[in-house]
Amino acid sequence: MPTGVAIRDVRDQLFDAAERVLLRDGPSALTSRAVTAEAGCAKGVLHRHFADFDGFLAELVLDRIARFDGRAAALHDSVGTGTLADNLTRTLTDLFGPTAVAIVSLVTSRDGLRARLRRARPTGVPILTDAANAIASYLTAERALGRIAADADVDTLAPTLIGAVHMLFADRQGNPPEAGAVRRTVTAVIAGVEQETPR
Amino acid sequence: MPTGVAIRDVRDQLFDAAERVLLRDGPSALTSRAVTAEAGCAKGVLHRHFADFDGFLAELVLDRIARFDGRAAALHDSVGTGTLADNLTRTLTDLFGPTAVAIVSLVTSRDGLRARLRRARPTGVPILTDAANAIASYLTAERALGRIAADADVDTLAPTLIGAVHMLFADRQGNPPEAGAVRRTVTAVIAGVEQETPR
DNA sequence: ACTCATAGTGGGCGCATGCCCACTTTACCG
DNA sequence: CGGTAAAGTGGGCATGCGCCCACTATGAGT
Repeated sequence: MPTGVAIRDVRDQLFDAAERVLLRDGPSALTSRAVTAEAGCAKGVLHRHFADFDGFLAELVLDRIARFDGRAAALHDSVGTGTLADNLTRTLTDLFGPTAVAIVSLVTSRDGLRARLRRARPTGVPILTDAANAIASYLTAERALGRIAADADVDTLAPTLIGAVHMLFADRQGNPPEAGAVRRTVTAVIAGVEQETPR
Repeated sequence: MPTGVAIRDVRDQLFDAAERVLLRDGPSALTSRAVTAEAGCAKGVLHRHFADFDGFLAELVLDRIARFDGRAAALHDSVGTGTLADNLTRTLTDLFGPTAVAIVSLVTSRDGLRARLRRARPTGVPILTDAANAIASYLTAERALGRIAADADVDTLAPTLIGAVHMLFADRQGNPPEAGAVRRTVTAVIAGVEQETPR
């Protein structure tokens, strides 16, 4: 029988198959049968490795969020370098790739999955909340350096950026928004707080 | 047989029943059987008055958007009066009521309905696009009065406000966001362009 | 080589959905 | 007041879903 590593492989194959279905056919086409067919295995496999389908989806989402969080955290490396608009535009454009957008729409459209995730992560749509936290933490660091106003409300600015940029990507179902739209949005939001670097 | 007025009544009753189901049980519980049961009539009625269920939902959405647009347009009456933050906060809080939020989540979660609406209104989620247009038009008027900077990018600011405020309301499933959150968001976004009224 | 726990397979059940349609009821019109 | 077209009713269909389960195939341990 396969070792634990092989079991991990099957799970990852199912996750990858689910992601392909999700990106190709949308959230409502992501059924247990579609996933196993895409993975090329029998439909019973899914039920052997996961308690139920929403449990499978919850693990898929959490798995993808882990990658997402890593890239969001990388924003910190750019604290104090370049311009805020550059750093934020680059990070937000990178974060809201097709998979992230598809995951958000999956979570918001499946009641059972939402309920399941709420037990693990009590507040908000996980992927958006995490992104907002990363942005807020970045802005706080920049504020400490005096690159944004000392009274800037970073806990409001961060979710604002996430909400605005997410809407830019959300309704185009795969197609990225017009070039420059993300930059214009970022620029508009931080215009009120950005300031010349002192001394 | 009923006159045209009576037919209108049945349709409106079905719309109201659908809205009740949507607000009480969420988008995924909004089935044709649930609507007719809530309206207290046989399930065949829906099929007599509408070609299919997605067609019914599309007309429901368009009907509710009509009310929504009326209230969004009222924002224009406050051009030049009060403060921008007051006017925008009041309007956005009013617009993102439970019904509007539920309609948006309905549209974004039903592929068939989305496709149907796209034929009538080609761009974006109708209700959000309309709101953004109303905000943009308001901001343009305020800019003409010199209450915001002449170089303010109102076509970016408006969708930004809509995206940010919508996210505030979207994930709480009925419960309004924390008091003051809308105002803080509005203030943060317009901080970059608001200016003292000249002369 | 034999055993047997484990992974994989796919038929099929119970349920819910949207839709069809034969039937009944209603109420206006000549 | 009787005829009739329209509105209303609900049984039932095909479909697709998640899930169960009897069955087969696999391969490590003795």
